[in-house]
Amino acid sequence: MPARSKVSNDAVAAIFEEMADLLEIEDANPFRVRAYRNAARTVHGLGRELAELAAEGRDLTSLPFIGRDLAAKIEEILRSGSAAALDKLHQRVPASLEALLRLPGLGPKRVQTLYRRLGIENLDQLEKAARAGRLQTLPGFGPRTSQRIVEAIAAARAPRRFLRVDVEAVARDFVDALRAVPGVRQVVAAGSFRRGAETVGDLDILATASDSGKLMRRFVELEPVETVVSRGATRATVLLANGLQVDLRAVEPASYGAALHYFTGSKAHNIAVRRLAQGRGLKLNEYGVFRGERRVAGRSEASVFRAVGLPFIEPELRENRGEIEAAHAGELPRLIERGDLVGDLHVHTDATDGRAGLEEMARAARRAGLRYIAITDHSKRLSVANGLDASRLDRQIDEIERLNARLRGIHILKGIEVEILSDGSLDLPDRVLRKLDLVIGAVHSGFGLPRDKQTARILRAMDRPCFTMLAHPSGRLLGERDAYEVDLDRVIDNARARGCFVELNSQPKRLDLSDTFCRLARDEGVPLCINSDAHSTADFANLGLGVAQARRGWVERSDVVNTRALSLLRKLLATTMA
DNA sequence: GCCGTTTTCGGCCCGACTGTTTTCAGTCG
Repeated sequence: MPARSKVSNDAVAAIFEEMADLLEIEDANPFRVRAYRNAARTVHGLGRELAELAAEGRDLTSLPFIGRDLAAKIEEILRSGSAAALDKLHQRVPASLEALLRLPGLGPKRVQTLYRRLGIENLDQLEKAARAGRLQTLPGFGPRTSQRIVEAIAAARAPRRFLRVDVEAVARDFVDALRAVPGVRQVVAAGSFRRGAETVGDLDILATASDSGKLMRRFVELEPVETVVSRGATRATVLLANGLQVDLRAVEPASYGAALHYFTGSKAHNIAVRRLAQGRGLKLNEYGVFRGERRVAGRSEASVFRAVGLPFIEPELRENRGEIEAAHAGELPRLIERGDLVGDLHVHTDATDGRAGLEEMARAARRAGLRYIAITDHSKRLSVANGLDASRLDRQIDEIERLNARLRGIHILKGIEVEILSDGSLDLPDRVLRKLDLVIGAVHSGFGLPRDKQTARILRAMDRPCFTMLAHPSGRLLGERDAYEVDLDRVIDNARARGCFVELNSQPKRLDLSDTFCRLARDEGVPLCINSDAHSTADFANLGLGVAQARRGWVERSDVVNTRALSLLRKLLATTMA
């Protein structure tokens, strides 16, 4: 086996993004800049490691947006960890200018002006110059811009992305409030939120109204609004107290579908669809699909897709990651829906760190529309959670059997979330684990192991005969903790070979697997399981978040084990536990 | 710098809003 390169896909993508930024500041050909950004997105969204593809001798130019030049640069980065072209750029443009480019209101032109005219290279120098009033000596920089820059620097020092679960609540409130405004017809949250993204940078809302000016006035006066950033006749932007930016756009009903498509994005998807329209002699913008001056579609999204020769593409797929090609080929997935889930195989009780008892959790699951759950409390090594030893687990097994005898409409499977110890052994012996219907393995310690050790640890645990499913495979906590270093590509490959399930954990901060690896697992034929990891009766509601994530990973009902009826699931478990 | 069922060259998405202008460049999505 060839030596594994330490250069990750994310590192390659970061280099391409940086090159795009610096080229932009240099005023390079904008299409060349875009080529680097396209390539970065391709690399970032790749399920498999470039290092492996290269080692297998795969032709990298077969990847979208990777041509001969960029394929060579990828090879160079994999070999050396950097690119000579980037080093050359650094000689002309300081890397620190990137931070300036990320400030809202500053684009490549202004960053270039700041650098050339005032020698400003970083946020500190920029802030000093702005406060000293020196920016206003530059063409195109007035007092307002200076003030904005000072504010933007402050905001940039505390960057925020918002959990999907939190934005859901905000979106609901705004949509309800705007629907109550007289003359308003449709109101819907679009943007990355509608695409099911796990975190959201800002919330886009689209509306149709008889008087859009009035709608905008009401919008900026709504209670959660802290600051009004801008307000025009058809568009307004506000900030909430927590820093979330909310944009509202209004269009006529005849444009609603085109605008919804446009503001749902992603940008890359929109560009690709617009090119299709061009190819048919049509013009596509947020107001509709036009042949010359005449609007030929736009009232509904379906009409827009139809006009460019495509079937409807679900919002979660719109990332230009192959959905357009799949649509052309009639091979779009039929995405899983929340209603397809009939069970939940990862549930805790107050025997460990849950907040409700067995029966209470079972009844809550039934109310959430589930027909079975697996109780999977922690094992003894996780002492902070009061993990179970063999004898407490025995008592829980007895309790579950008694409860199953009298509960109707919900069945409880016996399981455990067992600690995967640092050496890859499990926290309880096989003779104990064999009493259970399923065994979930999880990493809750030793996050800092180097990549090969972490990977070997998890692979070893999966090789235990009673191992059913790997929980929250990357260990990340959104906004708090990065994934541990692990080769998920190999983990998924091993799951396929071993017949293990891989979990998509639906906790708002976990949503672990990511969409990219969901898609890889699906492509490899590895069974996924969408679990709530519920610690309270309210947590079953989180299953919807997991389903949204799965949909972004092109996951269909048949890819997910807990869409199966209990009898079928039991058969599947019997083969994995054999 | 990528891409090609018209093309290996000549294309590459497009409109709203802001601030600084005095008719529009820059930025954003």
